[in-house]
Amino acid sequence: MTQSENLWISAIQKIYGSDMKLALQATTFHNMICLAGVIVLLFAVTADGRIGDSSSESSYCTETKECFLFDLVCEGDGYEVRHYEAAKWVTAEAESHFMEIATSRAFRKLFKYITGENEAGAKIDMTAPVLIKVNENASMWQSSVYVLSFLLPSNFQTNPPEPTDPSVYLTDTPDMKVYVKSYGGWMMSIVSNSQAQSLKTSLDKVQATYETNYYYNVGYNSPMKIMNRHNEAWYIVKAQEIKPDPDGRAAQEEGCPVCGDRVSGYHYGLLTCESCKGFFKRSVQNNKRYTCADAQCCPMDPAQRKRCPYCRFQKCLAVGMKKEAVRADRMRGGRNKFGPLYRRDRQLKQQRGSYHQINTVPYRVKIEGPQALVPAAPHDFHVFSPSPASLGSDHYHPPQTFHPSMSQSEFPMLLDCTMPKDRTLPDPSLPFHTLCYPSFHGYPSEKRDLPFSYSPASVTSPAPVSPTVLSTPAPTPTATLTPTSTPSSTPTPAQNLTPSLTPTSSSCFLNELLQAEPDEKQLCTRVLASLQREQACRGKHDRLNTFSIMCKMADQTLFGLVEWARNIALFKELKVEDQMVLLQSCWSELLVLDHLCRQVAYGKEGSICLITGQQIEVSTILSQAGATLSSLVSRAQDLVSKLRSLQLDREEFVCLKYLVLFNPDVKSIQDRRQVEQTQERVNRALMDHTMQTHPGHSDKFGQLLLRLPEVRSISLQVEEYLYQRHLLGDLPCNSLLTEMLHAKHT
DNA sequence: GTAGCCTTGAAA
DNA sequence: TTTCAAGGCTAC
Repeated sequence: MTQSENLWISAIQKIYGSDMKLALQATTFHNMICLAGVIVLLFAVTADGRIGDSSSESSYCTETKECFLFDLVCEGDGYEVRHYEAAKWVTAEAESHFMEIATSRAFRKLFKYITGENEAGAKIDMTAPVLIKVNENASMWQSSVYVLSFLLPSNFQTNPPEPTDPSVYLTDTPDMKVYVKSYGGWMMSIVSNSQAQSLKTSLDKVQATYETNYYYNVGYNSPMKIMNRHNEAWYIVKAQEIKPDPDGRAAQEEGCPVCGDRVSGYHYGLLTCESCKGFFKRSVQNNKRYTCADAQCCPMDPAQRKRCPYCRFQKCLAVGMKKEAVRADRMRGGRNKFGPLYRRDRQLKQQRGSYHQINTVPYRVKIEGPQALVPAAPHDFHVFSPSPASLGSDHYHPPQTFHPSMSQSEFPMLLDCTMPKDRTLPDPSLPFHTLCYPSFHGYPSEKRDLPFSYSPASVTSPAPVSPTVLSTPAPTPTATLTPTSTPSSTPTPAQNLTPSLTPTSSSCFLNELLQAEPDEKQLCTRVLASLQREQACRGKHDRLNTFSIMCKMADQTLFGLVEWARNIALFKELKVEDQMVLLQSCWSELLVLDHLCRQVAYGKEGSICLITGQQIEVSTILSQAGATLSSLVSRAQDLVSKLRSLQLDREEFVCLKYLVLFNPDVKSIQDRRQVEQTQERVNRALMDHTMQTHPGHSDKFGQLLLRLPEVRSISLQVEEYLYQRHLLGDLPCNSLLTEMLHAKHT
């Protein structure tokens, strides 16, 4: 280290004291310089935001007249530090499971604002970047609020017109420093999330302090731009620990999430009142089974909570009370495994409490000297045009890409998502008998679409519309599934083979598994509604093409499968990381299995039954499809025949689904043992069940298991095919399907 | 069955 | 030693 470097270190230590010394020793000199830059900038006098000529400062902000300009403080290993001056933005937020969907909704609102839907009727130029604030805990498995912000151009920074839409509001960012990681390509949630994680890792390495409960996805390009796209992940530099709510009282004043009564502490996973704690405990300990006399949506408040225990218990589960926190051995005292969870939750609530406090004071605080190492403002957006939607301290902002010249109708539904117009089908009168099955589409080289018309009439009238699999009695004469079997009292070979599980306990276990089965009618309704919504958005002359319809169906089915998995008690017990890894590994197998079982239950000979109940002739598909699609359909139909001859029933189908989901061979599973145990339990239950229902067919269990590798093989082919279509831009990018494909290919 | 208060005991 | 989230007790 040179003498000048030592001087730098010495200067920084003088400012930060001995604690900093330790931190500095752990970093490289380069990072120290970076830290020093941040510190120096903390003392800078705040000024109005610099928004200016886009070509002047960065090579990637080229699509808008003006950009948010910054000073590069320094560059670290895997990140850079920038200084941005305070600026004003217009903001809207939306909630969804998908960042793409939420930002698309918010984007439309903001677009209206800049195209004249404001009190001055002013047309406002688009600028860059667009920010999307993302809750650090947001994941595709949970709905989350995303907050989208457009930077106001320089001529509207001083007096921006008030929005006329109450859900759109003006915000400002303080003078701030940010840690930035740049990346190219399309801003998909999985990609942006992994980039943010990578930035976080780099920052943690150098012990940087930054806001930990949210980050920003930052976009610079319109969806029209194909090459040299530029995106960023931002974490906001934190200058000082925010003083926590001294006794956490604010958090407890929020009220019980079940009934709104006064919270008495953490009970079974979250802050609840004393009465809901007791109610939950009694319900679980006594294994209560309630029913609702009404429509299962009874009001839940302190006065009415006693009226419907069913709805109360459902609410308890819905808000996250954990059955597993009720002790089976009834041991008193001590702590449980949720201690860390409670601590984290407390920290989050305290932070939110302090944000709220800070957000109520004027944001621009002049810093007088080194001891006043107070952030010039909270590192968050301030609402200066009050909006009820924005007042919560837990709202998160995110960005989206856009283009100033784009009309609203041209806006993609989602980030960077385009659908080739030549693939739409103009003739709505064509019958749907030529439709091909969604998951098993033609090869990239056979890109032509098969004619299909979608309209409410066409999906409500044909075929059995009580579509899906085995949860309801088979609606057609072709259904081959046997009714739910009752355990036989006759001793079977299985009993000799299963010292750990009696047939009774197996059937109890199977019943539990069956109870978690999704409501297929709901799924069908959801698929239809989704298709209708999509078509309504497009209008008469822009009909959904076949492939889009099929993707939509597959996507909604997949969504239902993910929901199913997430509601399984044994699955919920796994770590979230394991849950994600398992689902990412088996989603296509679950889709294929779902399809196969629908065919066994409802498919007519020589036809394929869709989730909407429509029957499509296999011969029609084969005559119009290319090699890959034909091969996939044929393979699937062969497997359907095998399953039919095995007389697959509902219990066996559920077991197969579990065996596919709880796969201990998936790499990077943390709690492999738990997955193995579940798999063993299901195997045992399946064996017992087949022995009891088919005592004369001793090999049924083995035959069923042998079908799983075939399911696997077909699913891999499906994935490969879908990915090829995705690369060609054929797959809608706002789908869980696409997310899953990406997860496997990144 | 409900719900407010009490007792317990492992973790912090 | 203190904390606090479990289960227990009991009047209603």
